[in-house]
Amino acid sequence: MTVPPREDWPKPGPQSEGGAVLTDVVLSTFRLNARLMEAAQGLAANGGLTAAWWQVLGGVLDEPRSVADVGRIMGVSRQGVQRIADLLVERGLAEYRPNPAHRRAKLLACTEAGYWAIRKIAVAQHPWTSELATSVDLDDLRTTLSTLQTLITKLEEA
Amino acid sequence: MTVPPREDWPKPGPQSEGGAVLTDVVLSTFRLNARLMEAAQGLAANGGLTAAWWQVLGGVLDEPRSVADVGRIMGVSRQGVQRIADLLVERGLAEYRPNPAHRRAKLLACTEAGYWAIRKIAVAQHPWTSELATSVDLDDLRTTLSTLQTLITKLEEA
DNA sequence: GTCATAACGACAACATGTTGTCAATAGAGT
DNA sequence: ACTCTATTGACAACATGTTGTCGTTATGAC
Repeated sequence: MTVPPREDWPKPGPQSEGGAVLTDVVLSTFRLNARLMEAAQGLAANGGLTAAWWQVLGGVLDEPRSVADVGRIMGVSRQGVQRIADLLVERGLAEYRPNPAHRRAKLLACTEAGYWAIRKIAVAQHPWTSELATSVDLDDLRTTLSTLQTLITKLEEA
Repeated sequence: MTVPPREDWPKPGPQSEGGAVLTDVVLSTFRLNARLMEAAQGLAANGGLTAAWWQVLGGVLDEPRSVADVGRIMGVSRQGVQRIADLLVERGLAEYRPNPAHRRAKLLACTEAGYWAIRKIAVAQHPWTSELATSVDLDDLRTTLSTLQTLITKLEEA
């Protein structure tokens, strides 16, 4: 890599005040995401699942879906979902059902054991969430939710 | 796995209002994190880095640090940092320097080529951040930052 | 009905990050 | 000095997720 002398380096433009605060929001989002994933692992363990299994199983709670459908909903590749789905079926937490609309694309459905696991997680998750919520002001939480959603929309519309 | 009949299933307690909003905040955090990581990949590409390389290199911009130190700062395992660090050194973006305080724990330092790459990323990142910030109210952004930081603190103190 | 296109699952290769184990090293207490 | 403990880097195994390629299957245009 060719590196020009330092005096020729391009200087980044000045950061707007909103940009500066947003940068901190971005870093906080990364950090919070990591902590929440840890917590999700712990909660999911209450149902004998991992966070990834919980997420995939959560995608077929309301109705059976093809693996590719779940991937689209979750925003991850269908191959990633496929691996987890196979593991869930292997452990009896989900099952493949024939798809009347597509011979190869079987439908992934939650079994009774799967619903049982999800229920046990919910029993642990609700107190955890409520307790964490006591540390922040409700109106601030609403503002935060709205702001995060605005940012998501802005990033996804591009 | 033994699954009792449905009528015997434990019911999750009622969710507090704050808990309900917080649940949406959590889901939004996951989603925003994914979008931000995508954006980070694009920005890092401006310097010929990946997001992971950018993160590690960013950990030694101010001063050389051991791999284990960088891991602690970033909250990831030192083995993960080690793999990236070796790649950065292999490509000349960083270098290992002898550590006067520890014979085995060499210090990872950013090279001129590394600073050059980081600078090019910053040139692209500032306009990106400022533009994204225009879509949200500045006070709301401050409230969001404060709320996220409160949640992080609460989760980390445990 | 035929055919081109798109969607799907299967498989492989790879990127990223974690945990576990081990030996080398540093530092603190005795 | 000696020893115990914590830290560190190296190595292996594994979990999660991505991309690419291939053959199969639906679907829509003609």
